[in-house]
Parts: sequence; C-alpha cells; structure tokens
Amino acid sequence: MIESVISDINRAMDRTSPVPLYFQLAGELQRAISDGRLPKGDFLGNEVDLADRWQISRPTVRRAIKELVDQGLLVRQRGVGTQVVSDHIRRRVTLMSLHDDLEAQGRAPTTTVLTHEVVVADAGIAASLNLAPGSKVVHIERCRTVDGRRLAILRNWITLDTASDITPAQLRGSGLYALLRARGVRPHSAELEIGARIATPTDAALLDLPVGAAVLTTRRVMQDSSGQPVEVGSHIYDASSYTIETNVLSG
Amino acid sequence: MIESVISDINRAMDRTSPVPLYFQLAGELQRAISDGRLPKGDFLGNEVDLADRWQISRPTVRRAIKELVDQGLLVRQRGVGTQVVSDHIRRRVTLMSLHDDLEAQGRAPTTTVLTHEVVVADAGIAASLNLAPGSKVVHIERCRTVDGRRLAILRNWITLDTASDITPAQLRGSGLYALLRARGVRPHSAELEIGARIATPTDAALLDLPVGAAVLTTRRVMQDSSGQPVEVGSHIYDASSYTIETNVLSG
DNA sequence: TAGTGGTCTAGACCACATT
DNA sequence: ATGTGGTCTAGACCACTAC
Repeated sequence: MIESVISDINRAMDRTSPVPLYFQLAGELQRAISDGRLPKGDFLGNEVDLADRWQISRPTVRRAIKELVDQGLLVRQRGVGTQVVSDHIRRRVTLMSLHDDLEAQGRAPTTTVLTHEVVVADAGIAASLNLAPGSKVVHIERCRTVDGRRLAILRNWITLDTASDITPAQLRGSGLYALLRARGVRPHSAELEIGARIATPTDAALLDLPVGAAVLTTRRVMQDSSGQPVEVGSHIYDASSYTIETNVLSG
Repeated sequence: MIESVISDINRAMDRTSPVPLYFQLAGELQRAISDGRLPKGDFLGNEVDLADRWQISRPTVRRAIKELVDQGLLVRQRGVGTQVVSDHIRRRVTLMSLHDDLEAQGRAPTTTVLTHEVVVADAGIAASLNLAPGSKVVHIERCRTVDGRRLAILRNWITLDTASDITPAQLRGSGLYALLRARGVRPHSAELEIGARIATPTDAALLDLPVGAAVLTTRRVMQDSSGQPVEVGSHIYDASSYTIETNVLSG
C-alpha cells in the first residue's frame, strides 16, 4: 500500500468518535479501494507494520481487514500477504424492501394499497410468526408500479404489536421495511423461498399480464435481531421485467 | 447455562488438536443447542465467567459466540446477556452444486452429459471469466434427473486450466463443484441472478415439459478464494418441481 | 449500583509460503 | 532463514441495562 493512503487513513481515524476504530478503518479501506487509491492487485503490507503506522493494535487492524475479506474485496494468504482482488463493493444479500431497492437504482416506484386490515392469521401464517392459533395480524396487499408498469404484487402479514399504527398513506410513501425500521424493528435474517409459475387469473389481472405469462414468486419469513419472526412476505413479480440479483459469499 | 453443559464442553475441548479453540467451542455450543441440552430461551452466562470455567481467554469465548450469533442461534444484548433464540442451524446460503444439494436431501440424482467440449468463449462468457477474447473454455451441458423426473438443464463454462481434465464419466458420478474442489478450487463467492420465463421449445424438449410451462432460471459467476472468476453457470429448472431455498442474514 | 456485552491493547507463539 | 497471516492471552476501560 502506498504511503499516501496510509497517511490518508491516519488522518481520517478519530479516537474521540463513538464509532469503533475497526469500523472506521474498514470504511476508510473500503473507500480507498473503491475510489482507486488502493487498486486491484495491490498488497496491503503486513499487519504488524500497519498497526504500528496507524498507532492501533494488531487485533483491531485484523478485525477491520476481516470485514473486507468477508465482502470479497481482499484476500488473505498466510505467508504471502493481503491483496486487493476486487474494486467494487459486492452488493450484500439484502433484506431491503423492493421499494428501497428500486429507489437505490434511481427509479421512482409508486405503490397502490389494495388491502390493509387486521385479520385472524391462518394456521400457516400463525406458525411462521410463532403466534398462537387465532392471533390477529396486520395483512397488507400492495401493487408496486415502476415507470407505468405493474411490477409486483406484495402480500405481507405482520405481528400486530409492531404494525398496528401503520397507515395506508405511509405505505404509499415508503417501503414496508423502512416503516418497520422506524418502529424499532431491526431485521436480522430471513428464510426465503424462490419459485416460478404461470400467472393465475388473479395475478394476471393485478399485474396486467397476458394469460400464460410467467411470474417469479418469493416467500419469506423475516426475523428481527431478537430472533422473533416479525413478518411474512409473499410476493409475485412479473418475470418479464424483474430478476432477483444477489451475491453469495463463502460457500 | 446449566452446569452439565459447561462440563461437557470442558471435557470436549482439546488443546492438542490443530483445530482452533474458538472453532471447537463454537461447534460444541452448536451441538448443545441442536440436541436440546441448551434449550431455546436459556442464557449462556457472562463471558468472563465462562472464560474462567473453560480456562480460555474471553476473546476466544467471544469469537466462538460470534459464530453462533451470525448464524442466528444466539442473540447478545449489552447489559443483558447472551440468549439462545433458535434451536435449528440455519441452512447457510450455499454455493453447493445442485447434485450435492439433492444428495444432502437423501435423493439420488442422475446426470446425463449432453455436451462436453472445449470451445472458444463468446464475448459474454470471456468477459465474465476475465479472459481475453478468443480464449478457450470448457463447456458442459447436463441434464439432471431425480426420481425419474427431469429437473434441470445445467450449462457451465469453466476456465480451461481448471477443468481440462474433467471427464464425462466423472460428471455422471458427482457434482461439478465436487470435481472443482478436488482440483483445488475453493469457491468464495458468486454473483447470482434469478429469473423466470416460459419454457422455450428447446427447454421443453430437454425437460420433457408441456408447451407453456414456467421455468426458473439462474445465472451465476463463481469466484474462488483468490478472487478470480472460475465458472459461469446458466441453469434452467422445471418450476413445478423445484424452488430455491435460501437464508439471508443481517440485512 | 451491579452486571453485562463492546472495544482495545501489547504482547506471545505457531503454521505456512517464499527465498 | 525470513516474513506473513492465524491464534491466543490477560488484562483494561467503556456503554448500556436492570434494579
């Protein structure tokens, strides 16, 4: 790693900040890689030396480097060194809502709320959400349109205590996950099943598709950081305008 | 955590083993959770105390616990403790081949090799594999059958140096990824695009599907641990018999 | 106030790859 | 023989939670 990058990082590190040092360092390294100051193929230099130059301990340096290794930006080889192998941040496998996802691409999604009600969960939903049979949940059904084209039907079931104050107006303006995050839900993991089938008449009507068109279907159960399932989502996409892109790490 | 589990783990830890202590500990904890000795809802006890009982340092204990937190088995809360929130090991997002995947489910896949040849990579494949235009690659086309049913068409393009000695007989007997691993390829990450469409006449003929059936399609570029792309896979699945199941962590 | 996890240090020794 | 990352230690102080 060239001298100037080391100096840049030295300047950027702020010990008075509440942000952990390893996190600051990981961010600075990521920035240096993505803007080309630390190009693909370069070696970082050995950890002991880097720790010394940055005046932080080696475990802290290692922790920062590990973040980038996990993202696929760096590769470590014992006896060799740490090398930059990619200069674009791998899109993480995401739990973002479709709304956020499209906005991040600079497109302007519009949302029609078809259904918004409190219902008694059926057996499958109740089991997925770890609720007693007969429990009530919030059921939402939306249609997502982009560039005048109907893209997806989104059906969600959410535990009553987390979603009881969500309004249709809010759903029109932002993604479900943004609303949940604002209510203190921190998504942690989701089980996801992806399939495909021919559009049913209902699908075709809602998505404005011809008879016989293919749709992509997903069903997920999202759990928040306390390990409790919070939301079930069952989504149907027009396969001719949507693909799921993801990135799988360290299999 | 009850006394006996702590003792079990104390007995199981082996400092003479080349397996890292944090890894041994993580495995023991995972086993204790999955077999019910450490049930859902239980707290582990504080880290300083555990480190003392197991006679290992607290950072090592933390590293082991972190593994399970990342898998969604445990939740840590500052000021509160570490609690078991799930008793089944989340299936990791996998880079396993379909063959391995089905075998893990106890089913017996059979493979027909339709094409196996060295060809000049087209522009898209060459770009994906980071090869010069006109480079040669191994092209494989297989049909995967399970329980007498044609499940998928698998098309792969692999860099010549890694796959030149693979034979059709080997492809019939095991999954592509197993063969690649045996050749020293360690899969590290893959970009994956999932879509759906109506089967083309070719798809329908190869998969023995009726006209108008839906197929699930995936395209991936796999990179090994050195960061180099090694393989491109383009797969087509009978959507009526196959879904992709996965698990998304920490979004 | 007491107890918990979160971060950080300054070393040590080992395994592996290269020369 | 040298240099690298991989693991591990025995502390320290801080931030947050619950009482």
